[in-house]
Amino acid sequence: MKGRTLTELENCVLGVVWLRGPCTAYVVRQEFASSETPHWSSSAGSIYPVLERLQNLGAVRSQSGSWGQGSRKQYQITPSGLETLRLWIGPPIAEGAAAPTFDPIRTRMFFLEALPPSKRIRYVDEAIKATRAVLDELRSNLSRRPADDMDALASLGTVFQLEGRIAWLRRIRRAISRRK
Amino acid sequence: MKGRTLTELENCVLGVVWLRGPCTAYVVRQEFASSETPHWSSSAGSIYPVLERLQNLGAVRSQSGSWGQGSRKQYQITPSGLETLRLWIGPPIAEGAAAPTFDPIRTRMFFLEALPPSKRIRYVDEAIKATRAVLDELRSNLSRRPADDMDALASLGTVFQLEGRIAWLRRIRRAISRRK
DNA sequence: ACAGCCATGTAATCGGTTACATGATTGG
DNA sequence: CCAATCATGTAACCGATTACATGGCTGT
Repeated sequence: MKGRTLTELENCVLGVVWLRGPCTAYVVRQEFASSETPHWSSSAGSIYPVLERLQNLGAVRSQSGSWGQGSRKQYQITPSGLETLRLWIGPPIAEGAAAPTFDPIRTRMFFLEALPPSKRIRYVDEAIKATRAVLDELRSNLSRRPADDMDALASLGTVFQLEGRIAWLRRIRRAISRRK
Repeated sequence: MKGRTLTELENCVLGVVWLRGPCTAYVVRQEFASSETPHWSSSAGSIYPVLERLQNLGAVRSQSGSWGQGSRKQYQITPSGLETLRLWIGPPIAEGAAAPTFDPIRTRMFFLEALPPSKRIRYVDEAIKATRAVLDELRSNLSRRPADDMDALASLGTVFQLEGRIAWLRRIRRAISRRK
């Protein structure tokens, strides 16, 4: 497959086609909609154009299956698309992929002292509580799935991420309550 | 301050002006450039327009100090800007802020089995290695700073995040080497 | 038959970045 | 004085999202 390097989103869509294909664009959308992170939109405007581009680049191809009156494109990955996917995954690990990633709570934490002192601990406590709520839900979702397939193992990353955040928040809590 | 809600970037810039102000746009850029995450660009095109918008919205104001022949705008946060900043931080925690966040390595992990079996463990090992490299550097940077100011405490979040990632990767390593 | 959902697509917009342009300052 | 760097800005672009448009299918 010749052409430019794909974006993260494009590669991710390509991966979903590899995982679920042959499948329709709608199935890809559902996959994004059921993602644990809100990072990418699962809206039509996000997914359909990406699949079109992937097809133009030769990374996927489609055949129209009939569906009642209308018809639906079933996408599947091509050999060169698989090659592209493999190069994207690595090894080697992509430049910058190992760096710490954005976390809105961490971003806010830099400015915690902009809050009146009385609200600072409350903020940290609420952050812990909110994170734990998400974490509990993640865990209960995961427990209702086979534990050792790749999908579950990958999803587990979110659990570890949030556990890390909670440990960090607790440490902050200690530090600022001691300080005062 | 009336008007639309600010974006994450805008609020973050506002926070930096609160933290470092009165300061120039260039100082804000440096602050972004020294960030642990590559999430936002520190380029001129990213920062200058944001400050201009913040000023139009009344969240910051500027006065031109002289600098040699030319002049530089010194930005500082306004009372209503501080109000805006506080509302952004919370409490309450913003909707969705507690959710798991995007991680490029986790994204790739969903498609690990697209790699030939021989490369799977190698991929995980390299991910661990790359993450540990970043982690070591973060820790050494942090150790050269006062340990208990808010900036250091917030930065510590990146360390916990990467520790979480490594624990998760080790678990994956175990699972897939057992499976084979 | 009609309401509501499933499914596919497109156009306008938006937030942010890249690349470019400009001038002033500092160091050798 | 010249090169390198500091500092401020702008214009074009780009990836992705929102909002809209369309039509088929399904259940009552």
